[in-house]
Amino acid sequence: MKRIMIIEDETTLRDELSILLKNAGYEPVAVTDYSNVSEQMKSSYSDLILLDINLPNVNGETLLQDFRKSNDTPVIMLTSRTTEIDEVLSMSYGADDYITKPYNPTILLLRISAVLKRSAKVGAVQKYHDVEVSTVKGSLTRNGSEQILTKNEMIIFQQLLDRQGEIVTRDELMTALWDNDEFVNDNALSVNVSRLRGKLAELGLPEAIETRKKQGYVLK
Amino acid sequence: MKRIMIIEDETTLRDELSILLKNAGYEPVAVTDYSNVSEQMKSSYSDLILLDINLPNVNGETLLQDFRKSNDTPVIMLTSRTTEIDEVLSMSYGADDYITKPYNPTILLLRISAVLKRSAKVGAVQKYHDVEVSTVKGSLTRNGSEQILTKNEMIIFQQLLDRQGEIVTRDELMTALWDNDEFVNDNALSVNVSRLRGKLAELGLPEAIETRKKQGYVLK
DNA sequence: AAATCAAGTTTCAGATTTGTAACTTTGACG
DNA sequence: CGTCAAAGTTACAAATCTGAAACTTGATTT
Repeated sequence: MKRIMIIEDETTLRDELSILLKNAGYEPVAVTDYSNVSEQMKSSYSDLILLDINLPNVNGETLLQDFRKSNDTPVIMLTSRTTEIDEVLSMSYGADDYITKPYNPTILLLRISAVLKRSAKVGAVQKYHDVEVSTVKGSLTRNGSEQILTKNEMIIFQQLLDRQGEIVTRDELMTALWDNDEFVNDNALSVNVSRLRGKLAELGLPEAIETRKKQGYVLK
Repeated sequence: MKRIMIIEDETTLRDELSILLKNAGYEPVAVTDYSNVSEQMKSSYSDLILLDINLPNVNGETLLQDFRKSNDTPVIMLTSRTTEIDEVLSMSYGADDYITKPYNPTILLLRISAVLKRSAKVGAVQKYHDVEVSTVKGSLTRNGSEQILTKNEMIIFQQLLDRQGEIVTRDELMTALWDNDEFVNDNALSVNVSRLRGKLAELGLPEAIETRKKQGYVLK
């Protein structure tokens, strides 16, 4: 489930957002104490942040710019006046999208889903729980210890991660791994999954990949 | 410079858009012949497409759905209808965003920049000109021919692609490739760049990586 | 023009990755 | 339980990847 942090000072609006997001299957986390927003943004993990540009005693632009120095979490800006759009445009703020208030709930959900879909594929640093996934380097890092995945292992892990919690069939994995014309021993997949499991176990996650006999695999 | 294709039948509006985009630093490409829009969308490369949903004799939604089967280029719909349902529908047809006419130039530019930023992050299928870059598989594909990059080659290419047009120093590449503590022959980088160049040459891009003596490399 | 130096290329041996084969384990179903 | 097919594991050889070394190229400096 995707966790979405809400940074919005109008209580009514904040509660509305929370309910809307919860109903849409997200896990909303509302920030209520604005004295240390910056710390809260940096310290607690979320998949996306909804950030009101007009917070009391806080400059949303500076806040975001500062946050961006250390974090790639996608941010959608909430702006209330049309005139603000010019400010937003003129600065290199680092937001991934913006919504003008008052917003249409359907549109907001669509934008959230669009931003999440895109950022899920970021090559630089993806996350699986507390594991950092670098597709380019082909590495998994957890608590400072690192495992280097081979190309095949990375392809399998990526497929499972893209559809975390869902069953991915062996056929789908085979298609992702090998061209249709090149014949491969059906067992080769088992071998590669086994190797991937070995490396996940080294990171303290021996049960991350679950087998569903006759169906496929699930990344928990 | 980002190339934006404009598909809009009202001449005045089209010209206005061209000028607006050019002034904002984009390269506008206006489609004027509507008899084969679909082919033009598919055949000529652009970073983003502005598509009028109401073209004479063409159903914009069908056009988009068809286009999406083979292409991930972001599309912003231009629509004159204002009911919410239409907006929602156009996004579910595969559009990345929509704008209702008459549109505010500032808003339009903002949306373009947001969509481009989002799509620039896609890790699964990045683009270098007309080359498809798959980080996970470590492959480059151009005109149907594919080259498999090794991990090192991919890291170098990714670094250069991230900062396309800028000079990336040899030191920066070395840092991305090897941990500081492990000693590697300085020449190893030259070898890896050479190998990467060889593969790019196989794809018909022998000059893609330029050497700047004493400074670094630039991906053109 | 010669000297110098950064970068490119080729070759080679060690390391890693990979699919296959043979064998073991698991769990569903009678 | 016992059977049996599906999935897991291990060992191994072939293919690929990789850095070092030796040598070449090309540009800049003297």
